[in-house]
Amino acid sequence: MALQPRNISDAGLRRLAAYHKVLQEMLLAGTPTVSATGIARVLALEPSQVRKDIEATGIAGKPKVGYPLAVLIRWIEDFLGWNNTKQAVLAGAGSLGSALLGYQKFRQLGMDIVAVFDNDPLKVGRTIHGKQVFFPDKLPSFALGAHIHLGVIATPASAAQATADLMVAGGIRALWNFAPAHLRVPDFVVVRNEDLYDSLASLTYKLEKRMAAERKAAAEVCAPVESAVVLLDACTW
Amino acid sequence: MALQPRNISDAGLRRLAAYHKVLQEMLLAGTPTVSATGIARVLALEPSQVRKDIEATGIAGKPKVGYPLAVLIRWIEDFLGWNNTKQAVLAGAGSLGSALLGYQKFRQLGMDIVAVFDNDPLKVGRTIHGKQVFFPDKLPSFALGAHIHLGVIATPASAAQATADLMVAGGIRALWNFAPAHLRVPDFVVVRNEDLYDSLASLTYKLEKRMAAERKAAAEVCAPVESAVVLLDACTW
DNA sequence: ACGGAATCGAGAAGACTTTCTCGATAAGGA
DNA sequence: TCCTTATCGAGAAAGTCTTCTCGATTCCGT
Repeated sequence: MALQPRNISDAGLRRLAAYHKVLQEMLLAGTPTVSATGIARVLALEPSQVRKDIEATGIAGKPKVGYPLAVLIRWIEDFLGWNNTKQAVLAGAGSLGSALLGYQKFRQLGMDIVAVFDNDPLKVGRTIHGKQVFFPDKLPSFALGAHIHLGVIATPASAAQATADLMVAGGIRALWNFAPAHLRVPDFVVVRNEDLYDSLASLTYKLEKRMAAERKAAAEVCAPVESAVVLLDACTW
Repeated sequence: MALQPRNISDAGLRRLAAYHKVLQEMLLAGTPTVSATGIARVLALEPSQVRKDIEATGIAGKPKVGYPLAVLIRWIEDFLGWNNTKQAVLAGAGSLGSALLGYQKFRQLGMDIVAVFDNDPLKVGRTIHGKQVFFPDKLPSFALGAHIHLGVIATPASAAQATADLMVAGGIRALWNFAPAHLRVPDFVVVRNEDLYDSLASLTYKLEKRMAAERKAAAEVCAPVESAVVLLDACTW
């Protein structure tokens, strides 16, 4: 035992979730134990990093053997709060909101969306994936009454701040924000932004850089035309 | 001028995208220039961090004034590759894939999804948001023929690796992966994972920690019952 | 024209993350 | 039983990212 709980970074938390996925596959395969080295190999990470992340959960492994698989899975779930399911409200019943409602696996991962709010009168009163849609002005009292502390925002950017305000007023303490907007909330509210436009930025940047590097490499091969005809077939464009 | 281009972190790239959003709002408001301080205030960041990020793009500002707004916007777009639109293919025409197809703004942000692939015979041949759906086996030749280098994976996890393989075979160099699976791809392929389960991990962890801290704080106030009746109204639960 | 205030640019310092290294420990085979 | 091998745990080192600091620059009001 021992292992004082350490601080863990955001990246570390995401890696733990990835480990959890890998471990469940291994469980199905019937492996009884797993080593940090084994997990690292699957995910192409450093074994010492996996060990550090697992250390953060407080579980202890055995030299030469590793960690007992079932126990480690359970430990990670407890650590991430997945065994203590939290009810959640969803704002925005558009295509993204509907898609999120369809993710039944969320419930196993600690989140259960119990109600949906949208200000489109055509949607209010209807049922999406088994959840009823309400007007947003009902949100605060509903959340307060049901002691809900988790809110998912899948509205257009223009409605995101107002929605966040409603949620905070309803006692929500954690926001999962899919709208491309920066939310201003009190310090005691946790926000996780899932802005696709921001994510796209790093991808387009890296792709552009990669392609530029490739073009440059190709040019370096083809530029000295005087040098060789044998290289021509490397430049088929 | 001057300003040698520096390395920028992934987080920095995401912040640049956030700045871009803020700047466009300011442009609509008619502001001619903007300072790093001003951006930082809106997004609750450190001014020096904003300055460092902007430095990375290579644009130079003027003391006491800041940066010319229109130029800075354009500079960020160029830096992120948003003015050089890249065609993309999408795999998976489920609810998430359809939602992604509906994001018309992607085109302004450097990505244009031109074709959809799904192995559901009921979907193949149909049109979603104006894009035709094809069988996945057509993907490699299509991508090669159209010189497409960007692929979006919105399939179930079980199909993600096979889809990635098809895309790599089709010359794709950057993958935006929404499936909860770890993809094994060659080194020259850039992958950006958008795994919602991983994201949820950090949120549930933080929420749980926050709520535990609140319970503890409440307990500390209420526990020494012998001490005071005046504190009772602080414990209204 | 001058002084004060705001801002930039860039290096230094600090904080945080990841990787390295090594002693200790447990399993399995000779 | 002993030796080899794989692994853990944890501190040290290296690396990366963020924040601090300060001189230089520019604007604006007097």
